[in-house]
Amino acid sequence: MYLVDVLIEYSTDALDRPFTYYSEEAITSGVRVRVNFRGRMLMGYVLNVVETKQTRAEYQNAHGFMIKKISQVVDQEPLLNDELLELAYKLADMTISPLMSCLTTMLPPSLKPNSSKKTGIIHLKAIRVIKKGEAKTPKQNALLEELLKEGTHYAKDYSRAMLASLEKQGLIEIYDQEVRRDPYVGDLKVPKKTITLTTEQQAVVDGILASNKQVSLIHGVTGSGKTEVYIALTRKMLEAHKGVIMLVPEIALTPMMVAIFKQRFGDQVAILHSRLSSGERYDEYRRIKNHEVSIVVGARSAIFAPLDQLGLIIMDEEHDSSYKQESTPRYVTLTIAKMRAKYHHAKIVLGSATPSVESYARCERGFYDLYQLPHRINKRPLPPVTIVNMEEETRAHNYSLMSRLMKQKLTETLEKGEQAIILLNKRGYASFVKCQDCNEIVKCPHCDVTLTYHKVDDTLRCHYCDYRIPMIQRCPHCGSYNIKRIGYGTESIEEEISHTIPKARVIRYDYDTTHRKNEHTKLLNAFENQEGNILLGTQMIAKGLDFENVTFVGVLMADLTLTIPDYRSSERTFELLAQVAGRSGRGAKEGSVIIQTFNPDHYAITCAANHDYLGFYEQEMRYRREADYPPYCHLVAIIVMGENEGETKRSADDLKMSLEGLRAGLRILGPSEASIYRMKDVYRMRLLVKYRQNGPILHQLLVHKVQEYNVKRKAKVRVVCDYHPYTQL
DNA sequence: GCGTAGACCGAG
DNA sequence: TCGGTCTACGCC
Repeated sequence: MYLVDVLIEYSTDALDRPFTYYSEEAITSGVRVRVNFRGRMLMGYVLNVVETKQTRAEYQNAHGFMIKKISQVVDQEPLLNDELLELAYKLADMTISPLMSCLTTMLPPSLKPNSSKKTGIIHLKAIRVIKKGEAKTPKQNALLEELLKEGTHYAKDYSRAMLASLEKQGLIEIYDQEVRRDPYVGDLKVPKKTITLTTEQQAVVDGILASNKQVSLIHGVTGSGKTEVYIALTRKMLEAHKGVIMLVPEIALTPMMVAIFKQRFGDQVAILHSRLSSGERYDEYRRIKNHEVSIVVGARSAIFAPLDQLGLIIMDEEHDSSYKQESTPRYVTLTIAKMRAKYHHAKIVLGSATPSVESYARCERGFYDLYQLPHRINKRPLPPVTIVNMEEETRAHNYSLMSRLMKQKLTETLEKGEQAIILLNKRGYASFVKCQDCNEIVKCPHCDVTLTYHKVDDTLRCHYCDYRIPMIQRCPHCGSYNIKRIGYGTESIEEEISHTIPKARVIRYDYDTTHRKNEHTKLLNAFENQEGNILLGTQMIAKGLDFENVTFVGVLMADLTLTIPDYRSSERTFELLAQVAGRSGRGAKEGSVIIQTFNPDHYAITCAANHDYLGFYEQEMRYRREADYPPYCHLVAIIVMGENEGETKRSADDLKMSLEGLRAGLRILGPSEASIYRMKDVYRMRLLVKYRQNGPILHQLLVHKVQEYNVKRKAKVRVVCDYHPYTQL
């Protein structure tokens, strides 16, 4: 008989341990199996197999529980090799998250051991009322009435026991509803060019190949030809029969890199990212595993690509926040890259026009090699940037969102038949609805946020739990009809531009207009084909776009990101402005940029306007040192969440006491209410811990606390740890 | 994550 | 006292 340790598909702390099953036949570890777990057929992942001479009865006697038989073996071969399995264990430990969540992140969706469902299709438990009868109790009747309302109702939103009772009475039916994702299509034509590297580029390539440092950072301005350096390095690796992982931030915005690599290396390239259909992704994964390709281009999770002769890992736009996964397991891609590079004796190359201050500081301290590419390939200077102080506009009685200069430049640009990009910096800012009489602002009943108005279907929506109601006509508080929409969205700016500038034909590019299938490619093509002359959008348009005819870029509300209470807000603002400024004048004609702000003297804005990375870096490092933030310390955020407000707060206080009890020289901020204190009816308290040494002691305590709260259920709260947090959640 | 035993609660 | 509802427990 074989004893088989199986990890169950549910990734939760309480089930983050193997359960032992038996099998008469030998089973390879690393394959998926089906097992009976409390009467349910679940998918599991085999962690370990041992042969034993004991009979089943003997084993059960010795251990005091029954063991069940493996019902079915799903795979022929192990899903992960030794390197990656080891990595999964380390990842789970590092991020204090269930091992199953790590396996899930590392594998393509169709191989995920956490889905007993069909591949690639997401299911949600939805509710259908099948009989309009009377339920047994008033509470049930109220629920039934609620369920009869327009729209799809999901089981997760209601009490489990109540639904079960209604189902038993035959009044409702709970079924699996398919949620299908949009497949990604977007073949970009890239001009075929034979490239000879400039001396600058060649020097970078030679330097990296000769160096014995694990990590090299290429600091190159936009248009300095970093991509060609990546390609040259990749070619070198192929010659040495080594594999390459080429990471890009968000694949939706960088199909260019994929296209270029495909064009240069053809069949040698596999692509891994979430917009591929699950079938395509599985095929790509298999091609990598079977050694059919040696290059993998993809987003964050492609760092786990099963190449087993890895020679080089490239992270383009290394400063980008999408390299941090903001769901369990909350990992930092560079950390994983370093682990894999160490195993394979591979090199890591980071590239950015605006490197993160952490990376740049590591270069200064000699931990990483630094290479500079200060010149654009086309020899064009970066476009001149004008800062407009919006306070002066207000003083001059211009209350419009656009300054006089902006309007004038925009008009001129369009007159010349050239195009413009307008960036509305509106992260965390949207239009909401307010009663003019009693000042009531309509809020979500489950979350601590205002509802956002959506013009498309005239609704008010919560961005966190997707609660939605039709747009109100009267104030729910005082009944007044004097309701007003507040705040600028891209829609209202579009209206203003169209009214004031007669030549304007605006293409709006934001979440509302692009989230549908292929919509962004369509809009960008329309802009490329001059069907519009202004591209108006949010952060989405700052990255990667390359239009020859764009000679003017305008930024509205540039300082809005500065007000976000996060130590990285200056860095984010600088990055955004520097990136978007680089969109102007990429073709033959000279470009210009206007940045509108209420903070014309802030260094994030002035440095971006002067294309002065170093100036920014130095000021930012001074601030980081004074305020004691990375790279001068490490951070871990601890979030305590629960439905009971008092208990949540008490648990957070207890946690702080335990941390102080360590006497490990930690600096603890909070607990304070998270920036969205209540979300989906759950309260969230947040602790921020700064530390320099004693990381291991701190980690040990956190592991222990997660065990105590999430597994032993010490209180009705859940604890989540986020090392190197990027968001305030 | 989820099925279930048993505690809890309010109407009769 | 009884059924609906909630909650803690433990799964191999």
